[in-house]
Amino acid sequence: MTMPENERSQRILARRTREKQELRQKILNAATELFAREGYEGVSIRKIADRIEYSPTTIYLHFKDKAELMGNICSDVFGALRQRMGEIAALGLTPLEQLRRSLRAYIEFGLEHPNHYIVLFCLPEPVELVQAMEAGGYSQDPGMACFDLLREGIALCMREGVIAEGDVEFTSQSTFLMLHGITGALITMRSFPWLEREALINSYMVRVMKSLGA
Amino acid sequence: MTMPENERSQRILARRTREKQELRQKILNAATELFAREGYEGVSIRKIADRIEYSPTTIYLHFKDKAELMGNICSDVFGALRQRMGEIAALGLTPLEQLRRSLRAYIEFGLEHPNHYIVLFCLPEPVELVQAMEAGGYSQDPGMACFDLLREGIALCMREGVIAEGDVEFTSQSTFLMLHGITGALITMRSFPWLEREALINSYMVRVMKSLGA
DNA sequence: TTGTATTTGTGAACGCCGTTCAGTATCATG
DNA sequence: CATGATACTGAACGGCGTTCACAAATACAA
Repeated sequence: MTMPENERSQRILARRTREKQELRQKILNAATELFAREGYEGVSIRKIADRIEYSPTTIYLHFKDKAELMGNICSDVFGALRQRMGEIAALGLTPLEQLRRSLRAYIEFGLEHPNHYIVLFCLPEPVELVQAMEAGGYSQDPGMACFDLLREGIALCMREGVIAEGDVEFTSQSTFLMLHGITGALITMRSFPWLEREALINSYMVRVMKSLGA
Repeated sequence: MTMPENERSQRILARRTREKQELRQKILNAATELFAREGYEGVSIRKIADRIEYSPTTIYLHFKDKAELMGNICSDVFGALRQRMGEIAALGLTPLEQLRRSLRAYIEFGLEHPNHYIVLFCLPEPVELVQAMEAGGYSQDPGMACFDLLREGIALCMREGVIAEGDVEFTSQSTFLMLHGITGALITMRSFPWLEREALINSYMVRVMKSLGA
């Protein structure tokens, strides 16, 4: 005898759940790669299955449907954005400078992950999701965490008097809308004869800050 | 004898091309209705065919593919936007007031035609289209005509000194980006807990004008 | 009028897609 | 070894955009 029975059971169970997790991760990795390279349309359950050498059906043992799979991939990206905002906060800048840097980080982050950005913000949300959200589950939403950070930054700047006073929620939402404007358009409207990107973002940022009364 | 031969030929030809046009229009009507109600995904060649009681193949005698069909539907809508902007111009307002009204008209127009707006501005453009545009055919683009109007309005306001001076093209593009921000987001991010729409648009407009130095 | 060429329309098929379901293989355990 | 659970799969369903060979209708020339 080398091991008590119940410990063996536990180990076996542990291995099996670990293996399950590993396969889940393999699916996510394959999907992520396809997704980043070829966008939402470029990901198909069958393509993922081919890549990981499992049957398409297997994927449904780990994800309810394609939308859930995509959701998992995209909310990871939000975590990264939140982290980047955290890094900026850790720099010990003035509230205004921190806000400015955060806004810019949002734009750049979107442009770095265009396919994720499209899925998260540019595609029409399925009606079911809308209803689920209205039924009161914003709090888990990973994107909402980033928005909360933005709102706090704006509230702080108002308290310090470095931007114009006003309703925090209105200001936060309209600021977000402005960020979405340039980020979304530069990603999706690729055939528009935009001016040089960096310069355009710079002048846009100036206007955003100006509209904040900074 | 009732009619010279060559005239008869002409008439017959006229009827046939007319009939062809009529069928084309029937296709467009069916597609438009489906599209407005169920969005891009809701339109399928087969559904259109069912509706007009022709085979799916017939549709390909009138449109190269689904994208071209959609393009036809959407560019009509731009014509309507342009017309609305023309109506505003005919009101004889001050340049600044006219600009303000035009910007608002853009937002409202987008919100009134959400599915068209998504196709035109929110979906990633196929690579082929991007290349075609870069190969030099912006001029025919019906959306570009609207943008030109915006640019003229901004240039006029600058000349009159009612908004801050600056590069006309930069200002025009960033203004358009701001408009797209609120329009696109309100359409696609339906589950976000937005503030009351009218008030949000109002406060957004105030910020846009402020950022123009008005 | 009859044959011919062109236009107009179609059914069947191709190769995709997301998803489901019945069934098989694997495997820890009684 | 038998049992019951778990992991996995092939085949299929109904959809999609699109193509192609073929049929029907039509206009016109001989």
